[in-house]
Amino acid sequence: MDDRKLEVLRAIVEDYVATQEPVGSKVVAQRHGLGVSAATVRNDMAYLEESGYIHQPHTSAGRIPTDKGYRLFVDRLGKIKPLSTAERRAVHRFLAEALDLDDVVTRTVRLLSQLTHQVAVVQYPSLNRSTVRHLELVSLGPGRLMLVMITDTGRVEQRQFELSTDLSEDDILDLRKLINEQLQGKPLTDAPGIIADLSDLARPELGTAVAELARVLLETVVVRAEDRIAVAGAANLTRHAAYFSGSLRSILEALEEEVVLMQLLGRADTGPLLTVRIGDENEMDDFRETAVVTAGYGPGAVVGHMGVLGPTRMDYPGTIAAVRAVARYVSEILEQNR
Amino acid sequence: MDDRKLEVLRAIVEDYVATQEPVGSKVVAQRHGLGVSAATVRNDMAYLEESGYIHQPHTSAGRIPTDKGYRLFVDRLGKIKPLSTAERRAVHRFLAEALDLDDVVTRTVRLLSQLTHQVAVVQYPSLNRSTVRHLELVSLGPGRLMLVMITDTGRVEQRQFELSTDLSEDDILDLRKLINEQLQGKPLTDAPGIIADLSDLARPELGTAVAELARVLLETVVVRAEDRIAVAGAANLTRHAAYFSGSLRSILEALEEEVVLMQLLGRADTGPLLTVRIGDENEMDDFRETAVVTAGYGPGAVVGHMGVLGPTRMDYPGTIAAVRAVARYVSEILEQNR
DNA sequence: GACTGGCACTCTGAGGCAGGGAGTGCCAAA
DNA sequence: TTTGGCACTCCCTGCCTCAGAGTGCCAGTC
Repeated sequence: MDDRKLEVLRAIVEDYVATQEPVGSKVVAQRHGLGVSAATVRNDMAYLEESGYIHQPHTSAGRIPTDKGYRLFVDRLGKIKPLSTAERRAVHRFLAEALDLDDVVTRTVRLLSQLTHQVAVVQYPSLNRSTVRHLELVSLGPGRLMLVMITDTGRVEQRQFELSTDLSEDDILDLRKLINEQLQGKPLTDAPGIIADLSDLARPELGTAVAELARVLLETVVVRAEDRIAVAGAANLTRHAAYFSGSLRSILEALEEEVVLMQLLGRADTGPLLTVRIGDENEMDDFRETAVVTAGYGPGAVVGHMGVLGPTRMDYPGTIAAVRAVARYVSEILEQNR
Repeated sequence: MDDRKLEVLRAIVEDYVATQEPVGSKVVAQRHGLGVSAATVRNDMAYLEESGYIHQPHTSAGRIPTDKGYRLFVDRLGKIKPLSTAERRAVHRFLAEALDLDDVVTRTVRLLSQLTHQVAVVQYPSLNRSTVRHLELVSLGPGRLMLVMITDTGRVEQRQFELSTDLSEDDILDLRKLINEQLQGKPLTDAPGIIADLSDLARPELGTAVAELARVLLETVVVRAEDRIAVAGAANLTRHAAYFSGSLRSILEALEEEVVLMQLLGRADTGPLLTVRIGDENEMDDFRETAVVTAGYGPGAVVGHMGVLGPTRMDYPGTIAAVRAVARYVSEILEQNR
């Protein structure tokens, strides 16, 4: 394909994203300094349409990029515009103030949505990719205990439960020592196996207590490990209410479903690299009209993903720059806190 | 005011809520068994309009209730329809499965939004009305500690921090004992004063550590006591997109602001009773077109509020019944867990 | 005095129609 | 290969009309 044809496609994408209206040949020829006439542009447009990069809502309208068109734009045409220094500084300042992991996540998600004027989604560091830093058993009264688990990413899970037998302070300390010895430093994915063997290692008279504790541990580690996700900026969707026609509702509904969001943030196997999924590339029906820009983050290895969701007609270069910058900086923070 | 006029108002409210369209005299006369002609209804309508209970979008349209009309309806006309036994059973089953406080709140907010098909808002038990049940200090490594606070309502706050000096295990146990002795059973509102006096009570060589711990405690108790709030069902707002005209966006934005939500759930002084705020009765501009139904909940005393938000043309009897039932049941659960 | 049927009036919303405008495809010429 | 010109298509807007819904008011009835 011709260089100029690519330029025409870029012009169409940029203009359409800016104006939200179909782009005609005249505008492309005049405003984008191609140095050719509108008629020439029309020929190129005919070719681009033939090849499936753009399409016409109706005969006498301008052109709109297709998903395939955006894809080409993202892959080959968009020049990433780095954040302004002011923005960069604001990001740093805002995130540096975070007190702990919860705070980092909350701030990150707000920041992303404000920076991009879209919906932002941030996954808490996944338990499946964390290791146990510390386990704590706290006695809350006769027969009532609290289990606290802290991971190397700073995530804290806690759970209260009842024991059928009443344990002495010393017994509790014993148990605490036991589970820490067995689990500390271990990846959470190995935990279920270790937990299953716990009863063999404890003093026999603690048998039932250990069994009950094991069940709670397992629930905490596996059942509740469903990954938590924070969302912000849902209101930004209304700016595109016309575009989303009827699907606005189902998108909002989907944004309240952890499972859907997890799927959206991407298959777990993607690395720290930035991913853009446009329109039909999203497998879920509700997101056929949206684009999702995601990036992994984490200290060294990826422990979670974050991303931004918007209409396919979004400012890709700007969004990509924002997501990348924020993901990098959050990774740095986690590195420092390790 | 005439009994029949009140019946006419009730008919208009019920019909308008059901059909979302202005209600004419003919429909009122025929469908609501008043036993009078449309002309008579028209006279009553003229009176109701004169008095400000209903109004006409334009000359040749039917009538719509005003905020004042809804208010009268809620105060004197609406017959609360209790939940069906099936619904009641579903509420109990769903909430009984909750594992801990977080789970109770999450489930409650989902339940409310599903039951009412509106936006639901639930405040976590307010720290300001809780007492300290237990404080725990956990050593996470040299100089690094975690503070965990558990309140009588089951709420758990946790915070990691660094100490400039490195403490021995025994020192930590001492500190833990100290803060528990001083704070256990005390209402959190008294905590700041007690914390200020902590340094006088500790061994002198722990001086700086205590000071640092006191600062963290204070932050946890006061600064972070901003009350947490859970929201669900925002998607339901889109069903009324036409009604909310332009304000949908600002409502969605407001729903992400803790401060606004707190204000919405009501001045802290309201008791366990149910409150309905309609249209202009909400002091915030963004909510001039919405109605809010809230109730306090808690074991004995009120520790928090929950509520439902929707367009002023909502099914008040149904919503009121749902909020009341859920609030009562959540209170029971908290009572049991105390 | 309260209610009712009748009637003229008002306003909305849908449907049909014409005209301007934007944009295209194609063709012949440079 | 590019370009100017031209006929064509389709949308959008404004305008008009008309049916329908609902009202207010009046005069008559119980």
